[in-house]
Amino acid sequence: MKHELAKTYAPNELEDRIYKEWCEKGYFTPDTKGDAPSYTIVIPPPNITGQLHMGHALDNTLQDILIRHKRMQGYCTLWVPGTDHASIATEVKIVEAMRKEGLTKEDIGRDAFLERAWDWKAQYGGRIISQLKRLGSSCDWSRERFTMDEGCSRAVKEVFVRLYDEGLIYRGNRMINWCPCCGTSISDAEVEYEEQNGNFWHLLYPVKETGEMLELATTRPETMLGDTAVAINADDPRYAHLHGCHVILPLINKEIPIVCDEHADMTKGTGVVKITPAHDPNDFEVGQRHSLPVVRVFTYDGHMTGAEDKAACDELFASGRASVGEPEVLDCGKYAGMTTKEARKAIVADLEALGLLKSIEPLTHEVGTCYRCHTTIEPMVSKQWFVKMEPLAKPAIDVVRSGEIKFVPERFDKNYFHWMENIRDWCISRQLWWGHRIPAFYCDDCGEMIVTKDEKAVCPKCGKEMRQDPDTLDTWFSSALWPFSTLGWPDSTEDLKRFYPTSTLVTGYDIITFWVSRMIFSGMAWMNEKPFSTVLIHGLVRDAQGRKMSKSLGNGIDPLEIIDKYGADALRFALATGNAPGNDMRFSDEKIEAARNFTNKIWNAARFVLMNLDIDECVLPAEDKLHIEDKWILSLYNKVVRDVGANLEKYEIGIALSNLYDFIWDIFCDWYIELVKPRLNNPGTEENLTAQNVITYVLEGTMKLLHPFMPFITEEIWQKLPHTAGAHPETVMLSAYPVYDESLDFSADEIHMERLIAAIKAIRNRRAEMNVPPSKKAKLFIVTAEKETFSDKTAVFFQKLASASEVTVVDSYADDSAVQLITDCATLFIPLGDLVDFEKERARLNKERENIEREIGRVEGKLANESFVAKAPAAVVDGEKAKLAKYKDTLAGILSALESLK
RNA sequence: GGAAGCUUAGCUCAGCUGGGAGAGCAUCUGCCUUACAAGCAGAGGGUCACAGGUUCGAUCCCUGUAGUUUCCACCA
Repeated sequence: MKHELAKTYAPNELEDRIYKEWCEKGYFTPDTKGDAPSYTIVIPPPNITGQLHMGHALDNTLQDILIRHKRMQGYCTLWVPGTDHASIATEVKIVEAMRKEGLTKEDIGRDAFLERAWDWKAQYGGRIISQLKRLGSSCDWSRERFTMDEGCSRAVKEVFVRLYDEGLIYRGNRMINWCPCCGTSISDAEVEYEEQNGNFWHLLYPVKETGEMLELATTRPETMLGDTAVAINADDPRYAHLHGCHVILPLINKEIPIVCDEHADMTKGTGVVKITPAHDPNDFEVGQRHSLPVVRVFTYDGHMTGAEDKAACDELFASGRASVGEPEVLDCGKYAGMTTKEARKAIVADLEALGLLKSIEPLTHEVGTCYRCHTTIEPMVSKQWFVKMEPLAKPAIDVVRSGEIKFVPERFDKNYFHWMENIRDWCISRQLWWGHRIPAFYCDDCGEMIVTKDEKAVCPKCGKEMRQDPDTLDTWFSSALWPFSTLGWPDSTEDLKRFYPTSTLVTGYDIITFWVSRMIFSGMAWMNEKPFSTVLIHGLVRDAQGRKMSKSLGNGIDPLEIIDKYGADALRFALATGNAPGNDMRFSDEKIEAARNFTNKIWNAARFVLMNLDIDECVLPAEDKLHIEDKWILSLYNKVVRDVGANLEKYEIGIALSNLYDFIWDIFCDWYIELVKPRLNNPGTEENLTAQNVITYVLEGTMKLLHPFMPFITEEIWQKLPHTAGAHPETVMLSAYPVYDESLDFSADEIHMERLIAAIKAIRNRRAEMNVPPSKKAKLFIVTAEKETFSDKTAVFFQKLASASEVTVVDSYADDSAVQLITDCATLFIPLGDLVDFEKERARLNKERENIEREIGRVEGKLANESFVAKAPAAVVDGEKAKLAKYKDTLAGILSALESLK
């Protein structure tokens, strides 16, 4: 049966049709009945607010390649999809949308806000999922999860309660990063440092006891009202006389102590540091060491505190409900209500007026900003929930150190170790509404607190209904549980038993600390087992100029537009090829066009093959029926099978794909198809049947090999091809991935074919140099010892591919007017009559002689080097010897050609 | 301040455990050869950043230097 395909590849309708069929047939859902080993990937859940960008496209292309490969290898393969509630990102968006309606969170209240959030999720949560489908992702959609669905929420509560019971979660007043814009605390990992221009303000604080002026520098003069000490180094001789003295804090004339602390570095500035425990992480620690009061001067929305704030604080202390470390609040008087920026200006001006501003020194420094909104972070002492990290970090370090979990490429483990080994406690509470609410309850009567998985709680002491903590958990708290919460934990489900630990995690290096490390310690803590074996790290997709794609730059390329225009396979190819694991890549029009051209090339190769087929089933002919070009292509195909497989095992996806690209384009299309055209154009013969079977065998196998990378086009072509005799599945997706087959190793025959190709290339090359048009055919005489290679059977190759009119193998040839070509194992004579310029011909041959003599000299020199012969591996020495013999042969040919031109 | 990556053709990048460097695009030449002009056939183009070292032999391993990118870090 003959098939007709369209002349150019049109991916759009084809992709939708095929994807739909895959879904309907349930191919993405693993068959858990058998006892095949499992291979599992959990998707890095995209944010529900998100739209597919190139980073997702790359990440999911890689995952799909791995999962499809393993599925074809017969593994019980599961790719778990899902989305992340992304608490802060989503909440910010909803608040923004509400602002357009003139509403605030407080206006509508928590319940109404959450309703809106769920509506938002319903409206947009599916968007990114459908976009992932366009890419061809073979996720098991029947197992799709959401970080805030019932199961994941149960897992979160379970972990929180267990951690609390084990004393690994605590609540306390500690220094946290506060984003005044988002109105919430954020973790250390969520702070991004940006270089900013600022100043050192050199201030003078008068010493009470001596009346001298103590000079100190600060980058944040607005915090000075919250100073509760000044620190000097105990060993600093300049200030030895000030031990035990005090300074008078200017502007508010408050007496504060001079303390000795290691934090004061004698080598820096004047060696004097002002201490503001409420608003600086270092100062907080100094304050702890010296039991200094903690005085807060900023409100949580970025203003200076005033009388009301102080009153509220005083009331709290009076009630006896203040917790350990609760900061005091200062009434900043004339500065109260100013923004911190305004206060800085006012305070500096006032100090200057008092003569207490010694100088201003410009400097650039790294300022912490919020990773979501890039507002400058305000370090604040605040009462938050924390996870004690040290006990959790240890097993997580060990499991990577021992090699049980491997990073690919390996170098990223340094990143991981550095972070894990210097880890600090994790602030997990967020002053947000969209997220997992902290399962802690407080009794407003007696101050009792309990932590429970229950929805409601009654005070165990006084029986009153308790109030749940209003805060929610860091988004990453639930993401950390993703590898097992998605499989049903805390229940002991079949999925959990079958698919945990998962196999490979694929993600970008930008997310190792946020997510990968937290999944690892969570897995170790709750499953007593690593969450995955391998972490495949990829880089960022940048624009053509190498810039990060970003909304503000407007340089993002929409993967969906690319799919519309070029097809998903082309996009996948462009993303997966030509880059090594962990490296950033640039995305450009040229790249996607090259990818599109490749899809078209495949399409047309298949079109050509199908046009020439009348077999219904493919049976590989016996060896004695195979022609030299058949053995050659089968042997090279077999090598590609081996190489692609090996590279996939090593996660060298780019190399595996380029193996396939080279084979398909340069070997299969440019040579094999051309070589078998004569046989395919001669139907009804045995050699035609052989050619049909071989070309089908190779193309079918190649489509299987390529399927994980380019699933749509390979499925379409594979469906239309005759298949190998015997039972075969209804989709290439479930066909067996080709494996190396020793019976297809025709290495010896390969060499002969290579010689023919070399001869054809030599002729083309010469003709092109001489500007002989392909339409002008010429006779070809071949002198060779390889009579079997250069035979009647292969003469047709020279006619078709080297513009030969007739081909004659002769023992010797003498014609002064012929062009002579010396190739491996043969000398070719082409009588081109007047077209030959003998002067040029001599010059060319002389140049060739020089080249070959230089090569001979080099190899001879090498072989004359005793230490080379003695120390180099025998194979290398033999190789050089063989080269030398071949060169000498060629040189002899050139010399005799020159002789005949005289 | 610490760490890591990168530096290879005009551009973007590959190059597996050391044995005379490859691709795509671009450039030049010739072809509508009945699968493909999104194509075919040819050509040009590289002191593999620089300097040392190890080795019979280095783009590859080691050290240093320069440029560049990124991550991490409490610099008042």
